[in-house]
Amino acid sequence: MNLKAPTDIVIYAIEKAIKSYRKFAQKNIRKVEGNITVDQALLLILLKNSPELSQGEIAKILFKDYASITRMIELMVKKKYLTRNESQEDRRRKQLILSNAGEETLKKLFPIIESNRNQALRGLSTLEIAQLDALLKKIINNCK
Amino acid sequence: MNLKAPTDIVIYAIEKAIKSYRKFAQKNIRKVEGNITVDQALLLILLKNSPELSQGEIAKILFKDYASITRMIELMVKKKYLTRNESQEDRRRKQLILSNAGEETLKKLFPIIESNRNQALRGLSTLEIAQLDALLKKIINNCK
DNA sequence: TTATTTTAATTGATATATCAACTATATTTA
DNA sequence: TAAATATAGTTGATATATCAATTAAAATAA
Repeated sequence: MNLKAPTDIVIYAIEKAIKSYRKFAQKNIRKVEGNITVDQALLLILLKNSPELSQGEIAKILFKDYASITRMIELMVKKKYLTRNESQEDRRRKQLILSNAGEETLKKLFPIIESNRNQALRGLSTLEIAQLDALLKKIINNCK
Repeated sequence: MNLKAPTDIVIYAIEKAIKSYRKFAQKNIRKVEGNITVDQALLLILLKNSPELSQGEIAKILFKDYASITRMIELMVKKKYLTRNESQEDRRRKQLILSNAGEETLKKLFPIIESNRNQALRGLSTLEIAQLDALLKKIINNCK
């Protein structure tokens, strides 16, 4: 019966790092846009960069399942960040389009998100970031 | 408008690593104990190691808030892993006690959890794990 | 000792996570 | 082409996350 306490393993540090970052990011986002979550902001960025993404593709990228994405997008449509229409080519798909409000929000959020990322990585060299990335990718691979 | 896509930053890799690990761990846990989550298993381990933990302390360790812990523990009491009594010394506190079923479950889970952790870190040297931990702690500190 | 403030936990409301079942359309196969 | 299968998304049920408000007890201050 000598299993390490959860807090003693590096996996715990991984979890703590991402939760700390998300709290920090959410706090800063709230200062400029009261009612949007980190994931909703990420979704806006994704759509800006790749307007043709399907809900399923978004789900994979954000590590969520279809059901969560459906409801998240419903809310974002209700909050006027997006519109959702049937796709012409494939009527199973929905086309998501950033509204003007969505674009405006994104403009406000850009500097915040950039600053969040920079602050989170403050003091880490390019090499260290690359090492971190490589180690994490090993873990990701091990968990397949 | 040159914000990096969410997938291009190391923070994304952190998130992916922990989510991958959790899915992997959950899948393996389900093989021996159908109806328990990773967090519930962590809570059993915590209580085994430190029987006097309060709900608030557990919440901090597991990165959850009081409300989540209250409901999580309610469920675990209902599922007979735990009992919950008023504490004698401080009647605001609840004393959580592992039931026999909780202990048995823990015994079944020990080897799985250990193997999950080992597999996740397979191929990483002790030094690399220490480096990973140090880098993550920097990020955690930056996000305060 | 009474009043004030803290602390521990619960409850309510709303959003998200997860799993299963389901609908509608598209694609593949026989 | 008809039938079978796969894909995209929705819905329902239940658990968890988050925030705010609340209760009860304990600790502190007046």
